[in-house]
Amino acid sequence: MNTESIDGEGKSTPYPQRLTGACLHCSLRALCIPDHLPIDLIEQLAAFVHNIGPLHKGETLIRAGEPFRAVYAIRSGLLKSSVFGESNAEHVAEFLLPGELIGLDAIAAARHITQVTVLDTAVVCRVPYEQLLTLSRRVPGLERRLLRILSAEISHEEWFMALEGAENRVASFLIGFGAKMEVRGYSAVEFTLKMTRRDIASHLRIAPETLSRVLKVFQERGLISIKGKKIHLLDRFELETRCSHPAGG
Amino acid sequence: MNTESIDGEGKSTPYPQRLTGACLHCSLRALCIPDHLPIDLIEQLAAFVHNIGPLHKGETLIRAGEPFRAVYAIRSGLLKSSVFGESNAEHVAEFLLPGELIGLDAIAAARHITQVTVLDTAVVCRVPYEQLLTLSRRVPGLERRLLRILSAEISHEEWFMALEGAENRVASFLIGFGAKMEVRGYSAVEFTLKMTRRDIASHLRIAPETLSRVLKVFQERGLISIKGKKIHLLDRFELETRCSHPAGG
DNA sequence: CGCTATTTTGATGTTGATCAACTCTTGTGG
DNA sequence: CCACAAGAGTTGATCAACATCAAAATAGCG
Repeated sequence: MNTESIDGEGKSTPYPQRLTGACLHCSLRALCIPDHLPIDLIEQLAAFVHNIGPLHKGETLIRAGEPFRAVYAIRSGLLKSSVFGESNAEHVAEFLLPGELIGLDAIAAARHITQVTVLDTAVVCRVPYEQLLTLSRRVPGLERRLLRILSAEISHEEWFMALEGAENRVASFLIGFGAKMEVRGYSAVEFTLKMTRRDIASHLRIAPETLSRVLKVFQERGLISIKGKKIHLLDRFELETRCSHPAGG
Repeated sequence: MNTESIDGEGKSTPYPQRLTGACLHCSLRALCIPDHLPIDLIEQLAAFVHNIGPLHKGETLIRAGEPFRAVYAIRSGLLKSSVFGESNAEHVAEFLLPGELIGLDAIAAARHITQVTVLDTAVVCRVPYEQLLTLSRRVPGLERRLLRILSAEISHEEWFMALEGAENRVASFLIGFGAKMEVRGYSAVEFTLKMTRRDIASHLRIAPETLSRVLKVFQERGLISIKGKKIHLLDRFELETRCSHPAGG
């Protein structure tokens, strides 16, 4: 496994000229930064966006403590961001899916608190922060967009924190993950959790054994069915009752 | 106790003309939005900032679910923001001190998820969000400032979540609160926790009884001394060891 | 000064963590 | 393609931390 982080390194690939419209034609446009920008501004944005990858499982995109230089937009794959607490225990802060932005939490400290690791082969777009900020001065919508993303993250966090009990946490995770998949055009009730149980448990702040048991209980109650990493939500309503909120992750 | 929220209501007092320089001369300027803005822009900002208060203990500044119209900067006093989980249980998300900004977490959903309540007589500045955003278009530093505030909140949250165990949580809270007091010109080791134990416990996600016991243990070990709501940190270093981070709360 | 809310203290209960063993999956090289 | 190894996931037994319940002590307030 790679011990070097990739942030700002030579592994990046600038878009070749013919791909200037990369952002324009990106299937994730609606989820990503530019949203409903006029075409000329999208092209300005694309001009300094660099493609990185494919990155492979186990590689580190951002190392904790590194100076903050750029944010990353995920094009494909799966990553996790984690914090290392006392005794260097890893805690998974969130799972990162295509269309999501990585690194905005590092703005304040000017360096990354979280470490970002690849869980499943991924391609990301590197967006230098200074240039993004410069562009955002001319594009009001972009600025709002960034605020919105950060704001959403906070309110989700606040909300999730209020959940007590292992079962509620797990239910919330399943519903939230399903919702994220749905936004990306997949089924909200049938999906594959490519990350390990250990990582999920860490994210939910429960022991892996507890997660395993809760999933089993859910299955016995007919709420879900499990085939290894493949999950099928059978009683979405009942699961939602346990966390009374539309989305999360 | 008042059952009406104050957001957008008639209780506000626009600055009289002679106080146009209110933001300019505000003792919290360094902590608040304008920071190092040129004087003319500070005055533009002050032009649409309204003074609200004094608000008294138990009053609700923002009610959960309300549409998002403005952010508030705290001038004096103490407030809490809380989320209501299942079975309507209150969970204190954070305590709000002078110089802090309230409501940015509502940008994404366009309405408030958290409820903001006054814990100790407070005066706040109401800043309409649309106008703030308009002004920020002309002031790059302002935009950065907002991003920075949100970013800091996220990274603090991520960090705090990684702490396990009631003692670590309490230690972190004490150190973090002290740090906040210090920034505001007070002692970092001797302060009054005006909020109830119940609210602190809720914020730390432990039972009030557990908080009480942990505080007692800390006192017995000579880490702190307690006189009702007055806390004195005697061994700051040892407390910091338990959470290995500079600030929080 | 007495009432009420808050805090503390003690006893008991539960949830979920931990430890340990076992099974299943995945990936590798012969 | 199979054998093997290493990691991942499950299962069961035990334990500790913390919540909950109940009640006394204290502080705050009219």
